[in-house]
Amino acid sequence: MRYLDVAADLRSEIGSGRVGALPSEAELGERHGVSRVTVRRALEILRDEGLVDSRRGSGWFVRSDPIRQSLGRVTTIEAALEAAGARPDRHVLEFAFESAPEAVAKDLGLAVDAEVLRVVRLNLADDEPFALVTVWLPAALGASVSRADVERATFSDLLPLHGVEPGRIVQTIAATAADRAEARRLHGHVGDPLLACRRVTYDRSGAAVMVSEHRYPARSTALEVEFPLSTPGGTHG
Amino acid sequence: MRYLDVAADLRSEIGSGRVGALPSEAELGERHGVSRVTVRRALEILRDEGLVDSRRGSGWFVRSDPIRQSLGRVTTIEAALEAAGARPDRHVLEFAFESAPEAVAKDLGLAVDAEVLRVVRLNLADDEPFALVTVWLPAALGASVSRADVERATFSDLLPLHGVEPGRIVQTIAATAADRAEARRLHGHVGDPLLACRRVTYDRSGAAVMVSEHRYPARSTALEVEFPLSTPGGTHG
DNA sequence: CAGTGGTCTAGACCACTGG
DNA sequence: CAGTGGTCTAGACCACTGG
Repeated sequence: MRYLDVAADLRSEIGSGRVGALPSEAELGERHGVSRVTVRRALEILRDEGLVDSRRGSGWFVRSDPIRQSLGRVTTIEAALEAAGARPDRHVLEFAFESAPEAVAKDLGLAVDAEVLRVVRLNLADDEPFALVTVWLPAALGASVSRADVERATFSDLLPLHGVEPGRIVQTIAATAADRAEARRLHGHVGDPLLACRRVTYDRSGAAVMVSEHRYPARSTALEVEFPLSTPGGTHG
Repeated sequence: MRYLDVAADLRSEIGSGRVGALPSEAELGERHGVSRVTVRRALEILRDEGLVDSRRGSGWFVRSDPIRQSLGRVTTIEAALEAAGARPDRHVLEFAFESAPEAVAKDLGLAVDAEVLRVVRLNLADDEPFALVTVWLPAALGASVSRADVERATFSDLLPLHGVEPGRIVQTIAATAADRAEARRLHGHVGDPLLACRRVTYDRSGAAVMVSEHRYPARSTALEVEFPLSTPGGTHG
């Protein structure tokens, strides 16, 4: 898809530190040998990712905002950090098969004592920790995943390689205070506010394939969620 | 915008109970007197909203597993408390017209010194505070809202009564530590972790009509969000 | 004013579906 | 096979920006 190529090009340019105004749509079209419509399609993808924005009559610009994650895409924290010029890194802190904790077993539809792979990983940007992630996979799926795999790639990149077609994701979001282990690993202090997300990922058939818990220090991130339309009634707003 | 008209038409048809296959893009184009590209643009908006999906070579279909509860989920905090048998209550702590703070003015598309209505409200369940909400409305809209209105009803119930057709909502979610005022009002302690949400509500025409900030003590709540499909690449999962 | 993004059109080619 | 969605093009008109 040409529009994906154009988007990837621009994304990596932005990731390499490009700031300010982008060339006009017309010029981008000439440069990439595509029509203006295709350029726009690419730019709108990047806009959805929060990387660029446009001003009518003026042009397209690289966004300088603090890191945001568009949850319509759940996927961009690392990408956004990368785009902001930060050097991403991952450290696998734990990698072990164990008995599924009750809540995990329930979410994965397994027996309580079923075996699961548990991975704890620290995500860094410029050597600064910004997310502590714990992932549980059913043993059958975890068996084909190596520690090196986990160090190298994201789980959402890994799953498709192991025959899982990712489907919907249900995320629960809360605030917690950092405990001793979290504080140590995130280079913070006990009691620091953390954004705590718990995700259950399903495959296209509707079966749960992964449970993950994410801890973000308050300083480092904000999630952004967009709802197309409000439904009547029942809000506390 | 014609594509918004087409999207609105289809949305209301689906809202009225339409199920199964939609007419082909070509036929929808003829029916609405627009080109196929415009039809697709409308359909892709509805896809983003989780209302429809397509199969290449086959057609577009109304989704039967409604993904729409994403917002329903976020708005059910009070409803869930009620369902759990808790007695809900609201106290209006502040109700005043004032100069818009810079960030609010920007989100509402107002001049920095424009007048806005600022309301601070505490939501309780069984006399226990569970949410501290600050709402800003443009003065023109706020002028028709009384303090009693705000005490009695939610803003999402109020807006339609004042001619606002609610559209999309963009929510930013973060964790913070309670400051002195927040701690006092939420019956907690300074430094307690809070889930901090900032919402911008738009009307159907895309104009921002309300900005709100929500503080939930960690003990009381978690937001649940569902995403229809994960997108490839770039996650930290 | 020239240049820009926002929208829209008519037409094309392709891969795919399903009879 | 005819019909469908996915992608792409060249061209157009408009509102808006900013010198």
